[in-house]
Amino acid sequence: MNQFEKKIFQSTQAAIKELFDLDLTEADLAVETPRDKSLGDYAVSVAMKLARTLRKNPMEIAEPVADKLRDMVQEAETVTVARPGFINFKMKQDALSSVINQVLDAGDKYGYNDTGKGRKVIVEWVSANPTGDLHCGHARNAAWGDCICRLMEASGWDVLREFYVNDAGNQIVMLGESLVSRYFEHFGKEYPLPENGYHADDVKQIANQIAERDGDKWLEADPKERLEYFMAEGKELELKKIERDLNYYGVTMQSWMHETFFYENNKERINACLDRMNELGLLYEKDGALWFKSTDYGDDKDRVLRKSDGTLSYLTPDIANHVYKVERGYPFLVDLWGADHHSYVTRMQASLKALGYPEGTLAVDIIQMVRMVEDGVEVKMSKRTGNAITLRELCDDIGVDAARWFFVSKDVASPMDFDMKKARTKDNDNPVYYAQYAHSRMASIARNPEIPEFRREETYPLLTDEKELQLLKMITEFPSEVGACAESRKPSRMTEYIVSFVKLYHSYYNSCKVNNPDDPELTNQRLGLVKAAMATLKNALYLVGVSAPESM
RNA sequence: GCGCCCAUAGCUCAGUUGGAUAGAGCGUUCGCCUCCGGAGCGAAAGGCCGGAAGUUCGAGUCUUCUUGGGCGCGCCA
Repeated sequence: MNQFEKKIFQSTQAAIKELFDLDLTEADLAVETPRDKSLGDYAVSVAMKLARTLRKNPMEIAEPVADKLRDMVQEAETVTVARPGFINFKMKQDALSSVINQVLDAGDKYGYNDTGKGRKVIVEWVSANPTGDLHCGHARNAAWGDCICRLMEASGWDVLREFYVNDAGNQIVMLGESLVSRYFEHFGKEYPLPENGYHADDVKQIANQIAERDGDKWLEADPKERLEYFMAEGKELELKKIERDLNYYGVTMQSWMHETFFYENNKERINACLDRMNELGLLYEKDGALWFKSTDYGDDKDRVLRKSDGTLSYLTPDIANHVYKVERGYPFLVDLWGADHHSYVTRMQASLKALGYPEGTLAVDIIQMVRMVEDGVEVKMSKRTGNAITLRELCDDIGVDAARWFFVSKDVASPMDFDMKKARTKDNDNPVYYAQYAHSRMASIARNPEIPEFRREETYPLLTDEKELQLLKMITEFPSEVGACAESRKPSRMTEYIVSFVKLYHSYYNSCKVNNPDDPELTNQRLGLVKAAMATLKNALYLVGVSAPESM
């Protein structure tokens, strides 16, 4: 809630208490915005909600409440009642324009809010296997998750960005084998490339890298030792590449949690979990394997934790991973997984529930699949490498800003066709440039030598144009919008805000000139508005991971 | 067969957690530079929200059924 919504909420709450002796919470009494702007800036619909309990016509309830509110909400110019029972508030100009100085004071921090209340959260995302380059599917996950982190951080959450490295499974063995094969190939020798190995070009490059660095000494080495070495080296080099590509994409991880970490010290963390589960009677043996009775916690079948060959299933160290997150002092966990792993959600949550962690400890957001499309036809392979299009290729092709914008602006709940041709065009088919262009125009005014330097004022009473009032209102709503985006973990809502904000600004730009040499006072106040709008837009673009150019 | 997700304008998508006449961009049609950046602005046409029933003052939003699509259903990771 912004300052006006808060005031309206509290006043209405008090008025209802006084008139009807009813205690209303935020849930009962949402402050809304009227669809038609001419009705007012804000609205409450309590009268309709109370109609049944009070056995009265909504209009009869609204009238006396509105009478009280007229005195209580001094920031409102008018408080009116409209059928079927809405109470509408139109704010005073000086109340709206006071936001300018608030923005100027907050600067880069404008939009920051305390809805997170300092709570701690670990967001785990991307978490690609370290066996190859990040591709376009990861790009959607990476952009979305990064924006969630930015939004939550701006909303007062204490966020830790974590990447879970799946380095304990068979795929790392395959990576090692594939590298050995390519290493031999480098020296003109034969070594079988495994059937399920990694045949892509990037694996070959890593093998060559090792060959050039270490020479041919591994050709004659002990096969077991050699494989160990190539597995470890391969993983490290793949991870470095992943980190480099993520950074290029504007994503920075703060923590890399390795699956193998949980195998260290005789699997002490894993065993601790298994012991706890055993004590709670959640486990049983069958067919030589150890099972978790996950069906007791909503799963559709029980899950194997230790296979009959004695090795652990993927789930087991991952339970330890999630428990460890909580033990490190993070009571709230967010994971972002691809749609192909959605069935895993239930068993992970069942595990935490069974171990006694409160419901809602782990939130899993599922990212639906991405199809790369060009001219309406799916592009499965990159022309260059013959493999899936990589994140890096995508960024080189269409630019980081455009890539991130496209991924973030669409809700991840639906599968997505990413049209590369559209993303590539730098015309108005592409909303990124529409938004960035607005920022450039603002910057251009801010540096216009014909306009005298901005002088901060106590009030800005000359900003009375309808579009100016709307801009002020949107700027006022920015912090609560950030909070709402963080709460719902939907960055796409922020791109929606940005688009409507810059649309309003472009429209304003076209109808009102800032520079009025014959009216220096109006010029200065409009300049203040532009500066506030510019700071707001810059911060909004930052939150979706897109740059705010001063010129383009 | 079972489970999760999705379906809104010709196309791509929003829809403030159940509110007022369902919005935007693209595309189409018509206008706007003697004026701070035309990568811009203004206007028009285009919908009954896949279908059916229900819940209530009120449903694109919630429930059930149904149709179509995506993704899963391993002692893989």
